[in-house]
Amino acid sequence: MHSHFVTEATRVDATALLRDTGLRVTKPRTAVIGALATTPHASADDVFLAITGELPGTSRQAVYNVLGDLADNGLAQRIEPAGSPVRYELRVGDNHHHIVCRSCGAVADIDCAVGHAPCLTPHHTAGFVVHEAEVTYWGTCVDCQKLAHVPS
Amino acid sequence: MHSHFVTEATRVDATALLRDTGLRVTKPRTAVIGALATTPHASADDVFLAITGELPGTSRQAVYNVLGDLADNGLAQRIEPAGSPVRYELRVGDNHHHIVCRSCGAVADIDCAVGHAPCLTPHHTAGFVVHEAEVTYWGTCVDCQKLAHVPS
DNA sequence: GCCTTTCTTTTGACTGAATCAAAAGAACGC
DNA sequence: GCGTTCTTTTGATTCAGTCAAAAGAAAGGC
Repeated sequence: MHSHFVTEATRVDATALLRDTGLRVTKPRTAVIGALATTPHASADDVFLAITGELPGTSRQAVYNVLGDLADNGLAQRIEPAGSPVRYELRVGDNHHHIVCRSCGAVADIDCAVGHAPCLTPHHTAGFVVHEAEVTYWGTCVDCQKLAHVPS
Repeated sequence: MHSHFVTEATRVDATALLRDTGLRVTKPRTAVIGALATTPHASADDVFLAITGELPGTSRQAVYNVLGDLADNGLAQRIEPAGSPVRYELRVGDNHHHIVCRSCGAVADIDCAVGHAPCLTPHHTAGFVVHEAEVTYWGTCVDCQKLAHVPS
């Protein structure tokens, strides 16, 4: 079946990624990477729920550990929109942004066409050394738009 | 004394603000507004500590209530940088941004010279209706720069 | 000025998300 | 295969914030 190949490919990928980074290849780690590959912007709990089928008995703490390790080693990126638990995605280093739904917290990617917007290199920085500029869009997702049009 | 006049002015200001918004004028509310006036970007706990001198016996819950009421009525703005508790400021509706210190979490204001940066009106929005674009800068504050230059 | 209604505040229990620490278990290198 | 080192499990703990009920204070009417 097709999904088998996808899973296999993801697993091999995960193994290579981990090994190249110097992290040991373990079942929780490949499972978490697999979960993030199929569900971007997942929270620790989302990941935990996603892998309990494949790898029952995995602890929540392991998921927190793995996600932290992935993020600390540049394999995953932390997304922390206001009011949400921390979310993770495998897309790293490509300077894309996120749009977050005010109603349900759903997150989607937004590719930034402009390399550097003028607004993103401020002049008065209060003495700070600026490392990074982060853009977050807030709005309403498709599902919540529909819900708003059909009031109970 | 001069500080008396400042305090008085702030108090009167707070009273007018609250009354105009239809909120009852209470001691916790004027005290919280005063604290935010002198300490922008304060967390609920910062505010609580700031007003215990002036108004001992005030509960943490009251501070949460007041800050929530102020934010919900447009008198204050919530700031929620990743990894920080929620912070509040009285500056509202002037579209300025924030720079956050990666080491200590300090927050400073950054005025946005450009009204609308090109990057801030994305084209592919994944079906979302976009309401708002938020820019957060990440860097190192003056104090943490000094600390980095004097390693123990 | 007092009384009533309604809004605020207090008190204290409780939740969700995440972290800490120690012991048990699994990967990797030889 | 063996031993070292890194991971995972287990379970307690923290932090920030919310919930709910009872007590208290503001604003409006008389």
